[in-house]
Amino acid sequence: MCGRYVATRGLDDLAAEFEAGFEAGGTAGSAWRPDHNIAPTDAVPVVLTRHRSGDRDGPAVRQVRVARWGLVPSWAPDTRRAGKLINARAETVAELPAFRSAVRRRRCLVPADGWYEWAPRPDGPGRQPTYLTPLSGEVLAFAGLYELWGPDRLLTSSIITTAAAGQLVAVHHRMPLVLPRESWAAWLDPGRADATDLLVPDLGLVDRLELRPVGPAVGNVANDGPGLVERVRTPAEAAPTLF
DNA sequence: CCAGACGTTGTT
DNA sequence: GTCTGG
DNA sequence: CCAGACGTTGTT
DNA sequence: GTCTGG
Repeated sequence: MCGRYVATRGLDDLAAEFEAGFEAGGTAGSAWRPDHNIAPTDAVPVVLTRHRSGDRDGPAVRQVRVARWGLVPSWAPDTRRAGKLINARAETVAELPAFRSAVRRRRCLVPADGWYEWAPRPDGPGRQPTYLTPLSGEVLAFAGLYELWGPDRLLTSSIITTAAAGQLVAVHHRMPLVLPRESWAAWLDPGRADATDLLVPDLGLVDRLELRPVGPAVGNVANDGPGLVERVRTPAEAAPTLF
């Protein structure tokens, strides 16, 4: 699944990477810093197609904005449960009340360097924190949804998940849905009401991910920094060979 | 017609 | 917002 | 997702 | 065990 991830590219780099603009300053383009330990309710960069804030009748343009991770439906009475809707299952997203309008009209991309899973250890207790990231170092784009809530138009987002595929089955039975570059434009096209056909995992992309064991520090959301994604030896690797 | 509900995912 | 229940 | 908290009563 | 906070 996807409950913790990494994004270190600056908003300007993301704008270039995704051929988007971004609104420096103001509510839509609030400051954002690289984060090696993004947790639910944190600020996250997203890419969406929308008229610029304050230009409601202007053309829809592709933009990088900073959202809060954890979708708040427009009809929610408050934002207290904001940390709950961090993921939406691809299998049900079109039907569920919390997501169905967003998947029709408010799709976004969620840029990431990679994400974490806590993988079962076949030969030991506990779980192994694992960082998943493209071998190429290319940016990932998770399929996402967004909502605008309340008079201040609070921007919140969610990441779509699907059944784990390929080598990722060893780590977890769910995974974020990573969209290949050729699908970005279609996913962001607000004129397209049904984009569910794009919610198919790209197996080549999945197999070009590195599964890197990392230390336990990532578990605590107070920790951050590049040290979190440094490779460690797993207990199995560190143990003397038995028999 | 109005009132009221409706949040999801993943885990063991 | 949209659907369900009454 | 993980880490860490989670005290009750009576009162306004 | 379950909920909250990050």
